[in-house]
Amino acid sequence: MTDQDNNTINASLSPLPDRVGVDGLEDKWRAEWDNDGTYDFEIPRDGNGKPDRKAVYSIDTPPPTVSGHLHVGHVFSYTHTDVVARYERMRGKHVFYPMGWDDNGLPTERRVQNYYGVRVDTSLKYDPDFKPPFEGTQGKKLEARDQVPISRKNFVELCEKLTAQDEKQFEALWRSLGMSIDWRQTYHTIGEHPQRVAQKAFLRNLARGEAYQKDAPGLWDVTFQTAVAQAELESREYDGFYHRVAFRFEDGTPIYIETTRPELLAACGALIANPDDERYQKYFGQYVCSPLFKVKVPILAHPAAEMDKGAGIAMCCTFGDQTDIEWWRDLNLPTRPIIQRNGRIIMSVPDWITDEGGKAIFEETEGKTTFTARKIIVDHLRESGDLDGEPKPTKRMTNFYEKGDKPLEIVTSRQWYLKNGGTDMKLRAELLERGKELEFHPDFMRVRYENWVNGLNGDWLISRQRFFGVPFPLWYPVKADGEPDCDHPITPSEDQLPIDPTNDVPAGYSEDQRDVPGGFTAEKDIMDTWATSSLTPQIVTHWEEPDQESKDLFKATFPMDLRPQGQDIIRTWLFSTMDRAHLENHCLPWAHTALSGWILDPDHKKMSKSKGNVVVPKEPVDKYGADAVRYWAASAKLGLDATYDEGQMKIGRRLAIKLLNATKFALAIGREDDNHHVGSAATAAWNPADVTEPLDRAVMARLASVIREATASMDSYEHSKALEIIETFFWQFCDDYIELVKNRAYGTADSTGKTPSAAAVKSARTTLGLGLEAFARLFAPYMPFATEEVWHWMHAGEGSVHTAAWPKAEPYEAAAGDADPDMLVWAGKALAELRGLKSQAKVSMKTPILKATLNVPEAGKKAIDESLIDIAEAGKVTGPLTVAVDDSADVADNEIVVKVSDAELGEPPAKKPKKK
RNA sequence: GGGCAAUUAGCUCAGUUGGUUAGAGCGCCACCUUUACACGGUGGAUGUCAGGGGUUCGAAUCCCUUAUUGCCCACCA
Repeated sequence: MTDQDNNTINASLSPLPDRVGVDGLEDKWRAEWDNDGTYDFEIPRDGNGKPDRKAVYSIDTPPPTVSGHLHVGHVFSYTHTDVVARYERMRGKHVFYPMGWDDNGLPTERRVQNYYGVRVDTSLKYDPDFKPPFEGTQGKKLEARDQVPISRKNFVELCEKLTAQDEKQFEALWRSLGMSIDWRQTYHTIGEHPQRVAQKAFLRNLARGEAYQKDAPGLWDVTFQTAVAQAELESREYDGFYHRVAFRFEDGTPIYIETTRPELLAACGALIANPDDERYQKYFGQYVCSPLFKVKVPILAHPAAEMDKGAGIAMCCTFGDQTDIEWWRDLNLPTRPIIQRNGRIIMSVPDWITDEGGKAIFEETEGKTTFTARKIIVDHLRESGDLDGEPKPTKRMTNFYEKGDKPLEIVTSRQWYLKNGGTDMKLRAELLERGKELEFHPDFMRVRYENWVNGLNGDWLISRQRFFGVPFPLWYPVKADGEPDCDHPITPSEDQLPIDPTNDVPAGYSEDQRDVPGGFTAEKDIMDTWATSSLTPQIVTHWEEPDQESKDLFKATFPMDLRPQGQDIIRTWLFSTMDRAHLENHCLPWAHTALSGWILDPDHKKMSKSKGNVVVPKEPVDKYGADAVRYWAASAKLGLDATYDEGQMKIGRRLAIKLLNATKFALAIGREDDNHHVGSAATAAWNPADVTEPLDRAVMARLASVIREATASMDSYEHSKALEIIETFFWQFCDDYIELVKNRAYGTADSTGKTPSAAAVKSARTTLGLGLEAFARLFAPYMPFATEEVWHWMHAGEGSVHTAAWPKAEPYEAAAGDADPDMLVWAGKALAELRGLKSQAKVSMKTPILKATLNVPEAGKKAIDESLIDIAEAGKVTGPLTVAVDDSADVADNEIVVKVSDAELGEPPAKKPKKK
């Protein structure tokens, strides 16, 4: 293994190919890495054999939704993470970089249902011999009622079977991109271990009073028939109509309200106006009758009523919106629900409607959707004369479940909640404090976290009335009257986890006591998927697993170093993970979070499946190579959106090819000298002490400063900046330095017949070798394949560049001594001037220059003088090349300018006949 | 309505704590087969730094303001 601290770099050279290329490198090196376990994580131990946390860099990788679709957005953000992982590994860290698959939740549930024609029925027991009715989507889609009901455990088994195929696709992509993941460390969010962690953490929350049940109105999706959490809401524009409807005093005097939901008229409990509203002050405390149903309701005052909205007086129903809940609670209004959990009107006339006509109208709406009921009610209102004018169209923002397509209703139900600072202000303050401790990259993303925490209006609703997911590990005693005793849940012991209460039996009970008075009944709800995902740090680090290896792993990796993730899930994944770690571990789950931007298509539209503008990642990888695609991704800053740009990939591809060619050149020169031709193994020693020529020492000085700057950028998670710094110098190294020293490195006589000294030759070759060796390391996090290829040309049999050390500036600095780092720039400028002469004369670069004078400001005199022989050789100057100080005042002091004068071009060389 | 970003060459983007003539690559134009590279090389042209105002000796950079784009949050009578 190369030791960077020992100044001399010893290289074991291997045969060079005649022609180099980037195609095929991916397969070659991926196979090597797999064989060698290059990215395998081992727990580092200190002198006493204890896990050494400081020697580890641990990453809480986002588990992609496996039933989702691959697109270049995945490539983008995962590349950012991989660059960090590779950098930290080269810095000597043991990088813990596991991979997870998210197969918990609705997308997978639906996919499994359709693929196998099954659905979960929690009343069924596990059948170990179950075979699904069919496999694959070629069969026609079964209606929900035709799907075969199976137990939850059977469903989870099918899910794991199906998602295994999806995972292969993802894994193949990650591998083709060179992700340095330890593939031995993988998890499924629905797998046994994550279930155990989710249930254990919940039981701890329950024991500490952080998890609690509440029977209360809450947002409800009628399609999926489940409660949903604040974090899963999405505001969408929704078409509606304002209906101006008359309530009437006993004498028939109308008072008009405006509503977009006339179908809730029967659920009205009061009319509400603002206490300061002079129009309505005189009516407060009086009663009016609702139209059609003739229900007597009071007119009340509440500050939440807004004077300039609608008519300024609102109909309060059970429940139209969140404000209705507030009024209902504050004013102690009657509870008059008329909407069922499936979104349809209840099936019998409620007892608060006593008017015969009203009963008849209500019966017409029974079992109808809100949409149909609205039409019926509006028709009746029009008929009765209680509708003033025609409904006026309006657009409004309405809350939807992010995966649903019908507006949410408000339904009263018993649900489980987890404290998240939505009700407990002390906890909120603590979580805000955690947000300040966490390092956000980029930093401005922190405000999104703060906005979210400050805007919470309730605790986290974690129960879902679905069937597929991690079950709550709870049962309830069944009382003598057959009702469950929800206030006294029965819990399993931690060593029994994971359990499925619909399949397992609590201690002290037997299966025949299930669902009978005096027995027990299972909690049938499942946990929100985020209740599991919020524990990914605890899952991957084997929190509270009993075996010693797991205990050591936890000590070595938790709290973690990095959470990479999308900016869109700050409110869900990032926040909930912080909440869980704060409650359970009393710390941040990780020290840093890196937020990637979106991928925009070339028209600057966000790429998304629904827009149909998604690029499948395989195409660019096949076309330009993995290093090139990674180059594109890595050149974007964290947190900023990036445009999908194949042009950028072409540049990346060119860069990789350039690295191969330049390295081949540097290695080939030395070898010819030592009679080591292609095909033979050789060694070389690049000793910085051999760098003696001023120009070469200047290159060492530049290299040292590039390493310093790149390292500083990497340490502050600015990988794109580091790349730019490295890349800029690399091109300067190739275009100017290599051209300048080519002849000297060959050791051939110059145009005057003088042969460079052995020391000068050695200096050039050593500089080329040291430079390209350093570039291989510096580019390794970005272009793992091309760098690995060149690395093995110079370090055959010495392991991977990816486990080699990230370069340090000191050895190069020592080689540079007091060299002027700008000398390369001065010499490069001079060379460019000479080349410019030929370019303008439209002659070949081989054309000799018979004589020329270089005019430079005083500041550049020394630099040009000291590199004059190299400049003359590179410019093919065969006659006198003189240097003159140009003190004309039109050049700024700090500007590097070289002008050529008195130049005379020779005859261009005869064109060689084209070789076949 | 509150907030966060972005706006620099035809395109994609850099541009540190304000500093004198604003950069790179792509593309474009011209030229060159040169023993690492034609998957190449050399040279060249290209800007009202979104608009307006201010601070300053000096502003792409700081302040105010307007506009456009994207996103987050709030908004359901």
